[in-house]
Amino acid sequence: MRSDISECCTPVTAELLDEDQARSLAASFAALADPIRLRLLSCIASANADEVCACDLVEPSGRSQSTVSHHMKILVDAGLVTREKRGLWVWYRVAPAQLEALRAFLA
Amino acid sequence: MRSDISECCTPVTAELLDEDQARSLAASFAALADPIRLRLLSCIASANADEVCACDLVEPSGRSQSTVSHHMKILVDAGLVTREKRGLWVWYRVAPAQLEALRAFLA
DNA sequence: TGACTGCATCGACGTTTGTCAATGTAATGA
DNA sequence: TCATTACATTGACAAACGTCGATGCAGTCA
Repeated sequence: MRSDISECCTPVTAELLDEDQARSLAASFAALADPIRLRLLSCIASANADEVCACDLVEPSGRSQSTVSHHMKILVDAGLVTREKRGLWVWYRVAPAQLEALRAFLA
Repeated sequence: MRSDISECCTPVTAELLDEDQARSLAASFAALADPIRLRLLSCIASANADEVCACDLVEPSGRSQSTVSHHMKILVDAGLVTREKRGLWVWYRVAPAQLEALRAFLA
């Protein structure tokens, strides 16, 4: 850190983001840090129904069933998507609250 | 994929995010997927001046100078922050346009 | 010119991530 | 009960990432 303030910058009085908040936000952003997951999310978000069956996510994503399942778990764990099992099938919906929380941070 | 539509879901007519768009967005989100980078960004964003000297980012982040430099490069490369060298010092500012682009995707 | 300073780059390392095939596990229906 | 189906979990592997100390490189000043 500089020793002579007049030569460099005024002191930073800004608060650093709290460490726990930073960890939590970073985890959510990490869930969005993969192209496949973004495509899966956008697919659910823009479906004409407001939910999408897991079986319809595999083929268009171009990944194996186990890989898609893995990515969906990451999205669900991050709170960006909700999961509901009905019979043999699993249905996903976007979770607007968490998306809004991320939007708020970027503002 | 199910064979009997009536038993599962209506066909997904939604568009998948374009592959290049997905890659580009994912790269930006990846820059936000680390707690240290979020704290660095928030420090710059909330400074009372609208720019922050690199020398003032090292100590509060709790990381080595080389690590902070590495993270700042990632933020700059992602277009989230701009870098300006004046004399011996480097000054960073947030780049609102890219933040807004990410907000738009989350809407 | 030469010493010093602020930041970037390099090299090495342990950890995390994305991927798939194979296998496990509920739910269904004959 | 048993076979089948839809999805999750496991195990393995290569690639990417975060970290630091050491070093390089401009810019400053005497």
